[in-house]
Amino acid sequence: MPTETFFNLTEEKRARIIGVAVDEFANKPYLSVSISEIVRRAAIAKGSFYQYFEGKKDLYLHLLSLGMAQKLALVNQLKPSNNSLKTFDYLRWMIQASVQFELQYPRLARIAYRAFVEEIPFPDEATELTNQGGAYLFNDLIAQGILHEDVAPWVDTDMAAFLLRTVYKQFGHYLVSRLKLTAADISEGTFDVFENEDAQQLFRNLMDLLEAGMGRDPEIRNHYFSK
Amino acid sequence: MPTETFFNLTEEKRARIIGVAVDEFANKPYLSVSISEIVRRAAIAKGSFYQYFEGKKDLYLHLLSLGMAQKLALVNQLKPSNNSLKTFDYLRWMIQASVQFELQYPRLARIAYRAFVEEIPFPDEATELTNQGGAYLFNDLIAQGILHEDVAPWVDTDMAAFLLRTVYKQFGHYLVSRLKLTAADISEGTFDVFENEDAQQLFRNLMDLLEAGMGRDPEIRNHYFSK
Amino acid sequence: MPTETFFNLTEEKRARIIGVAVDEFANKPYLSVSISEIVRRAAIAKGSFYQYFEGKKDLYLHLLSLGMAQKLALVNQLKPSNNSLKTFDYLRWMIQASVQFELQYPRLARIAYRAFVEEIPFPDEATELTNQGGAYLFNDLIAQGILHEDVAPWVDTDMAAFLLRTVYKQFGHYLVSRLKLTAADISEGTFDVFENEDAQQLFRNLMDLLEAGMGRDPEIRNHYFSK
Amino acid sequence: MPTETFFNLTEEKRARIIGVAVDEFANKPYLSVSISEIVRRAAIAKGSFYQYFEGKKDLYLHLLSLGMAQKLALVNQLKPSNNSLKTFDYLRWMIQASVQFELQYPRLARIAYRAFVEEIPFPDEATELTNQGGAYLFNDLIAQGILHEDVAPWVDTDMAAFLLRTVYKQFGHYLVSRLKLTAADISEGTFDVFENEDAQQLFRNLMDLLEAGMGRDPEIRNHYFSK
DNA sequence: CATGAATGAGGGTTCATTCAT
DNA sequence: AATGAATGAACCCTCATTCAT
Repeated sequence: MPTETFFNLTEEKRARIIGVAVDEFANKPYLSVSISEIVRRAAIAKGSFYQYFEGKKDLYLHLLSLGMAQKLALVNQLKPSNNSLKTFDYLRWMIQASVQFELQYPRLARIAYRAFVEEIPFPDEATELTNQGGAYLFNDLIAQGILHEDVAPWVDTDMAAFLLRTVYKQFGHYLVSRLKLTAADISEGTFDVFENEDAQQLFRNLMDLLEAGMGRDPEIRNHYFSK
Repeated sequence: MPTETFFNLTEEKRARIIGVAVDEFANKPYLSVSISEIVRRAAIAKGSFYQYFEGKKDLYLHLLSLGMAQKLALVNQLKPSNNSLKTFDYLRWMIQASVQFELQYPRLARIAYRAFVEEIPFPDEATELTNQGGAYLFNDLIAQGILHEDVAPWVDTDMAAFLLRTVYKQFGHYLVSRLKLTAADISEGTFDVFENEDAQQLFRNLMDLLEAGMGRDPEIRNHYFSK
Repeated sequence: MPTETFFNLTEEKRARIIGVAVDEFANKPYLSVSISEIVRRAAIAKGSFYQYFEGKKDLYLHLLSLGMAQKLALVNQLKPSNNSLKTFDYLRWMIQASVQFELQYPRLARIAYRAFVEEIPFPDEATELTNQGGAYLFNDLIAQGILHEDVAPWVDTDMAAFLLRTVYKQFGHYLVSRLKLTAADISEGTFDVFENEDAQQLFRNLMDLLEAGMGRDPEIRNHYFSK
Repeated sequence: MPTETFFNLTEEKRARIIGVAVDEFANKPYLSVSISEIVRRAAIAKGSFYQYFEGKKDLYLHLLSLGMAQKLALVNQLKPSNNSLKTFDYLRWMIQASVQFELQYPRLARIAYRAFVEEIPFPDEATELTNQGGAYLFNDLIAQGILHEDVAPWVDTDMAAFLLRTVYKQFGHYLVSRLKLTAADISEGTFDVFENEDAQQLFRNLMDLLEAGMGRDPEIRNHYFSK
């Protein structure tokens, strides 16, 4: 946790430091990130840094939790008014929201992604934080889905949750390369997965696949096999 | 490539060095692995190490290729006699073999996995080696599956390949935690995914899900919906 | 270029470091000079050194430019008020000033000399600096001398420049051994080539030789042959 | 001194080792030359090397003395039958012979040159050897020249000897760059300073300059000033 | 609260030389 | 006599962290 001193800083200075740190941790492996470089770019004294944070790890975990908070904020903002979505609609929305986060805050997302694939000297503490990103929900979601008769009962809940969790964490990456999105596309913040037709088609295809695979009465069968 | 000197060493010494190195690279990011630590644990002189390998990178790439060779050997050994498997049978076999490798050589598998997700100072050379792991096959497999009318034509080939690739890379991890396999279970090398009933059930469930999701005429429908 | 940090050091500390470094580079080839030895003798931490300089090369080039600056300062201080010297008077003055520099700052001179003859990992950067030493002027000087009818027209400009350059670079060395100057004589800084009678006689003899060899109407002929 | 063992080797092997060593020491500073590289290129065992030579320094000094011997041999071979040359004719011949050596055995010459400019951890031992190259003769030559009334009596013997020594050591280098001789020109061994017209003209110009500078009754004056 | 110089353990790598076979 | 594996001190350099001002 950053020190009290840090939170007493002016908004501008705090933002400058965090901005630089985010940039560094998003673009280099944890071990390659240099505190010296951060303080240089942020134009603060070396000593000051250690008055704001306990050290490198403290800063890093702070960024991670900032990212999670940002994600939560975005998710809540995007949450459809109708709370009672069907399982697969909810799932689709979750994945889309997650991808939207990745496109809207690519650097924070990259930091979280890095934490996920554990190139870090303290994987456990990092995982604890990133799981707040929502990935832990999938078990419940599927269990509920079975109860509500949306999900086929023969599906192994935990295994399906693993599958969804994995897709959830990696689909953003895939989308970027699949749609050949450039850094420019993303950084402008103009790309909106909910609007872009190519993205929507991919989501539809993904969800059809998942629903056909796990759903009790998948729409896709009606669409396709009835013909 | 290790030097001739290295290959002239006694079997015992070579194994000791490789063993220590595998252990280090399996448990730490590339940048964290210390040559000093390796030579200390392997009880050889610093200078000797550099008579065996060109440097850290050389050692690392050697371990990677060892892993790939080991995987290939295992895969060839496990390959079913019947060469003309159906798409989903082949897929199931591939995933099982890959998981078997992960359980039988968990440290080599971890090194390969790291190479895939980690940021390494020489990504191209690492990727070249890990591509021999087979993950690039999925696009072809699905395309063929559609032609052979095993896979439903509405499936987006590339997206489905992404899904399979992801599962392929991570399922081993999941299996270990799901079946609560201990280091002992694994290191003894006694665990065989093709024999273990719990593992087989999970594979069945996974494949049912995938086949129901992507297949043209999924068996699962007969099993389940006909009832 | 040394870092800002270095220039913020106390005069004493900076002088101590530079002093040690000058001593090392004056007495050993570039490759033999050890940063470890320098920091040990200067009683600073290894890490501190790298806060002051980018590395060994940076330190070395700094010393080189210090030497050139020192030489320029001395030369300007010694420059005769009468700007329009004849060719051979100018030449004599140049050589004397250069030798004076060598006697007054023998270690800096040695570093520059080494840069000239030694094989250094970055020859271009070193040459760029040492060229400020003035050795490149000889071609012009002789060409001008021919135009002004001081130098005989049959003299090959480039060859003569080579000769002068060589003498210019080595005469200081020779003077020291010829006059049996001790380290004490030199380090006290009391020796002045412009004052010392033995030195003046040698310079006269050298210049007579050169002027008789290259001059159009050499004085020496009048002095000597007329008798 | 190389060991007896070394001299018991077959001609071929000895030549191979020396050839490689010459190549290495000619092209790299002493400190950069690696024994490992030499034994690799010469295809001998590391241990063998230390049975032939006491170490790096021993090998190096051996090469230096080989070079001096070679130079002496060439000089004796080139020596004109008429032993009673005039001073400046003898001088010219010496310099030409020295340059010819440099062109005929460029690698040996480079090794000697390096020793001269002292990039070496033991300059004294090296200088002792290189002085056998003939440079010590100049004092006598000029003293004799004065006695024979070839050299002007006002010339400072020692200073003039310094001048000639310096030219003698460096003129080869200069000639190569002046005539833009390529490595090919030299290595073919076809270039002969006694035959090449450009070279002869430069020698003539140099000698005219020296003779006009030091001579008692220089030819050049007759050539030129009489006009 | 801010500063930035100081620290020193540790990083990967090179090398001439030794010594057991 | 020949071999080549073993050695370990020394190389340059990086870094997160501390601490006096």
